[in-house]
Amino acid sequence: MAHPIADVEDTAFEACDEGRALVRDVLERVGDKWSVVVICQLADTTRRFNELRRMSEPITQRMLSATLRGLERDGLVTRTVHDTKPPRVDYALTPRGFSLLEVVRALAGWAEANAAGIVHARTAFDARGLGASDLRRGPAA
Amino acid sequence: MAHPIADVEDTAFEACDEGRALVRDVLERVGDKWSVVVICQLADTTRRFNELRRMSEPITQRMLSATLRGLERDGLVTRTVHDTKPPRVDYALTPRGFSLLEVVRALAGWAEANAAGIVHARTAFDARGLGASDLRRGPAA
DNA sequence: CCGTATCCGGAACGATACTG
DNA sequence: CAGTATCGTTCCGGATACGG
Repeated sequence: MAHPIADVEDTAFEACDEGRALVRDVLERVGDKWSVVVICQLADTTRRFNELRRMSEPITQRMLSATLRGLERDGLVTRTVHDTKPPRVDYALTPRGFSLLEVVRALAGWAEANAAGIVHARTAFDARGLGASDLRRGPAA
Repeated sequence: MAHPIADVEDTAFEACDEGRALVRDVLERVGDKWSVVVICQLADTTRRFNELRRMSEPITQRMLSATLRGLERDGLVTRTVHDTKPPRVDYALTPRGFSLLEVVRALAGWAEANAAGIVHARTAFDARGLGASDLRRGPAA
């Protein structure tokens, strides 16, 4: 990760241009349907699989499994298997996971603060005539 | 977690449980492939359509159009049409758009800071035997 | 209890061609 | 220059059934 050449007036933001693929990578993690939910459930304490399953309803087994695996792969959660009578597996956030949680909290905070405004803007925009357009099939409904 | 009712112990984070649909909504905006890119390009100044197109390569016309429309719908960017000889349309961030930019910056900063660690964790995880699993098709390849 | 394998619908995205 | 319409593909995510 080396800077190509000095950027004189980067008052703004270099990460936007520089490691776009990199940032997109993280955004996809955060943008998928369940990662953030699971991370939040692990904010306080370590959890077991079906515990997470119940808390994250209506998540499916498949998606929880896949989500946890993705988080584990990125070093955001740890998976520990206890060899007890009925098998027991604990999931917990790693330090990196916690640091991501902080950022996600900021995002969630922004969402809460701006939810009303966004909803209002949407209804206003939708009310303002737009007959029909196949382009709605762009990003986010 | 023994309390049957009452959310007495919300020491942690209510937004995680409370407005999950709401937060997910914002996350989807942020998580789509181009919204963040476009927002970053508008960080400094107002931009025209093909200007954004070039800066955001390899975005397609269709996706840029759809992305901008989504952002406009949510009140994150404004669209101003100038009735000049060759038509000219300017896009710019709204105050709400700027506030989102701030949060996105934090996220991008986190991405930069943890990129190396994540890549390392991934290769390590992938190296650790996992023969084959269709579950990789979970969130985020 | 803790997962994995298989099937499948629909949404997101890209490529291309056309319009004002 | 600034879009829209149409088509095709890829891939996410839900339902279900099975295995350790």
